[in-house]
Amino acid sequence: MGKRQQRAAATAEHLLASAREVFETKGYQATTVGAITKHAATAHGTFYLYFKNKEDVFAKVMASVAQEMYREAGAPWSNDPRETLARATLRFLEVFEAHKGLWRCLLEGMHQSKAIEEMWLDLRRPFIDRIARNLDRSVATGQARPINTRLAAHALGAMTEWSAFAHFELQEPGPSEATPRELADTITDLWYHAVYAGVYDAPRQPA
Amino acid sequence: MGKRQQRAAATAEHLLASAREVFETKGYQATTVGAITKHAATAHGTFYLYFKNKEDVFAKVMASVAQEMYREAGAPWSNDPRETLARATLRFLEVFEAHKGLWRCLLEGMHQSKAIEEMWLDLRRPFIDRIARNLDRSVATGQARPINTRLAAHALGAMTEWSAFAHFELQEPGPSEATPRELADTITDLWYHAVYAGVYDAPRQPA
Amino acid sequence: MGKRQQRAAATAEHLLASAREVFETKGYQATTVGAITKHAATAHGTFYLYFKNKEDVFAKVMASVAQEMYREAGAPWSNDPRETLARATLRFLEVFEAHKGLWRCLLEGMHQSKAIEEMWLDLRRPFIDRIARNLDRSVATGQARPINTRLAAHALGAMTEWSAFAHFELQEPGPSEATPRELADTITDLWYHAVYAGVYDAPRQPA
Amino acid sequence: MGKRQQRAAATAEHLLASAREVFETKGYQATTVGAITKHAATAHGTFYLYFKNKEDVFAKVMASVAQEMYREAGAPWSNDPRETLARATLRFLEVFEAHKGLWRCLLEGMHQSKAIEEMWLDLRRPFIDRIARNLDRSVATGQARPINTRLAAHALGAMTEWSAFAHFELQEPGPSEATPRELADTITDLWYHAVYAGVYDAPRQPA
DNA sequence: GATGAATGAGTCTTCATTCAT
DNA sequence: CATGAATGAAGACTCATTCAT
Repeated sequence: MGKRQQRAAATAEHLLASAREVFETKGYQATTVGAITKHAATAHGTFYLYFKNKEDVFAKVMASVAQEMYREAGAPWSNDPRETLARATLRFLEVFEAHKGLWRCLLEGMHQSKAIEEMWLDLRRPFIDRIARNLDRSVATGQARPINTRLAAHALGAMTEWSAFAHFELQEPGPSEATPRELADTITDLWYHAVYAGVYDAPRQPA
Repeated sequence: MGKRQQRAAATAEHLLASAREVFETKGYQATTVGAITKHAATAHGTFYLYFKNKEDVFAKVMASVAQEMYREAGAPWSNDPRETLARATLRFLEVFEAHKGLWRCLLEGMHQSKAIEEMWLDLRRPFIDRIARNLDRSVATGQARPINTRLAAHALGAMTEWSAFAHFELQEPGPSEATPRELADTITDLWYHAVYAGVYDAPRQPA
Repeated sequence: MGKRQQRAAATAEHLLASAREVFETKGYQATTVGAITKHAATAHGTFYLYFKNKEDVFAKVMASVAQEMYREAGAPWSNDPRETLARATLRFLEVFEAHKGLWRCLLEGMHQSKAIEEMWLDLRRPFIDRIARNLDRSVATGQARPINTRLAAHALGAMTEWSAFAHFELQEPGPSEATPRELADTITDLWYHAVYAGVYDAPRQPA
Repeated sequence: MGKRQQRAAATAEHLLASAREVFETKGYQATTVGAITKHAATAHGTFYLYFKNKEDVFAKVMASVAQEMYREAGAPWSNDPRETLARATLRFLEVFEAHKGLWRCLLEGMHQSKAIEEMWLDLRRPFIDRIARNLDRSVATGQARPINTRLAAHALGAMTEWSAFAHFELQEPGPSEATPRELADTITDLWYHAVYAGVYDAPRQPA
């Protein structure tokens, strides 16, 4: 029995991996069930043994990479915000690049299905929430300027996400004009000054 | 003949307007040629007299609203960057909201066709360029911190665009949590401090 | 324009006729849209220009023969019930035989779709109603025994319908054992005596 | 080995019972092998160990309830035809109602497979035959009018069967309009007068 | 110029049946 | 005996595009 189940699990895994590759390559809308099964070299019907339809398999593909994508969302910030920011931003860009095909799929699929939009929002929520939480703490301790942390978290998250997308997927600005490292540095620098600068400078002012 | 050409132009115009409305309502992928001609009350075949296909008509729809969408991109900044920023940001959000259906289409269509992606990049480029130019000036005059203005322009533009999309299309954060005005204020505040704050505070420091 | 519309109408007519033939030959469930278009020598998609799906085309086929099928339902009975009954029954059997393929389809389709069941019930209702009305009159005039005319109409209608089906479709009893004429005579005879006999004999009894 | 065979028989029995329940609930066409095995909680493949296909299992289900369905077919009529008729009709309606799901299946399956049609005809034949036999006897003893007993048996059987179907499955006439009892009474009354009335009254006529 | 009927390729989805374990 | 994964044929429906009128 274990053998059978193992084989089945292998098939499911195989289909999932195939789906992921096809999604990454072709995008959400252009991916067909036929393409997935062809890539997996299984019969068309086998797909429906493990997944309800394209939306379902996509959800499962995403679930399998979700933790990785927003993994950093769990870690708390250290006391040195600049350092923490730099690390988190760079890490986000790295993860984004590693999964850029799926990211694009997510953004594309969002338009095709309310369920995918929901899924994506659920996926990024912890990411935004962490930012908000850390901003709250920074404001509470006087490290950061007093700001609307919830809105700021959304805006700063948007900056990071969309910059990553523009950089890796749209190649904007031109590929020769910036490395991921430079992009991370710029984002970090803007973010840091946007939130901490005014107050951070203040201590240097004599009473 | 002049009459005939006029008639033709009117038909084309009519189809274009219909296409825009359908795109705005249904989104890119869900819009069909049939839906456009039905909305325009013309024959299905007439469409192909004026447009090559859906991609083509979308390009022409976008071209017809392009200047409006990034209209502000031309205006130079005043000497009071905070004030200018506030106005430009709010104006962008207003324009975004006025065209949010087409915006969504653009983001959606971008995934379906390289040509649309290209078109969109061309559309937003002046917008980003203006930011870069103005940052250059601010840095040159010492108003702003010395930064990589090109990258910063991309990042700040990304923040604004994506915040607008999240706010108007994804309703993130929840509708009751922020008005467009508050969002504009937050973006302006972050942007301002990100670029100007560090230097701006400095003069206040005693020697 | 007239030409075009004519052509289109011809196509629709042609598809309808093809559908009817295929339904008659294969039955409801075994009929596919593909079979209909193949029989009509049109493209598969043409079907959907004129019909929503199989259920729809079946409804239209049935509508086109409905009046004929229960046509007699409108005529009132003469004063000689036996004579009228004989004629109406024979006529029903003739019509049934002429459309027996579609009849079978109807009975079959009834199980596949609530809508077809409804359609059929609506189709036969006038037929049953006429029986009930005429029984009412016969009872009122003292020609017929006092009975529950509504229930009797259903039962007598059932006898006629189901006998016809058994005879023409199931070949019960064996084909050599009865002609439609004999069947009609038997039904007429049973019906007549069932309703009229008891009273009809009475007048012959001396006071 | 005996154990093994017992186990096998139990499995077969179990599948048969499941099949019956599923057929009763869903109807013939909508029943799938998958649904049967799922309901029986056996493996999909096990089904094919005991049955060739859906048609086969249905035949076996029907065989297992056949005697019950037309059980009354064996009993001879008493000398009081009215009383016998009333009892037999009511009994038939009761049995019909008790098995109405399978009845509908039978009528539905009849259209899908010649074999089921044949099976059904074989099933009802004794029922019709008994009517014919009893009519023969009634005619021979002078109780009934001289009629074509074979055809009359078919027609009267049809009336009963189809009235039952219309009543229990089609809810015709409306549910509030008749109870099974009333329907039985009407059928009995019509049947009785159809066959016996004319002659039955005669003796009462003075010479 | 305008029409709109006709086309047919492309996908999705279900399910009876097989067969290796 | 029983299992259940795998198969693939079959059918429904959509829609971009063409072309004769």
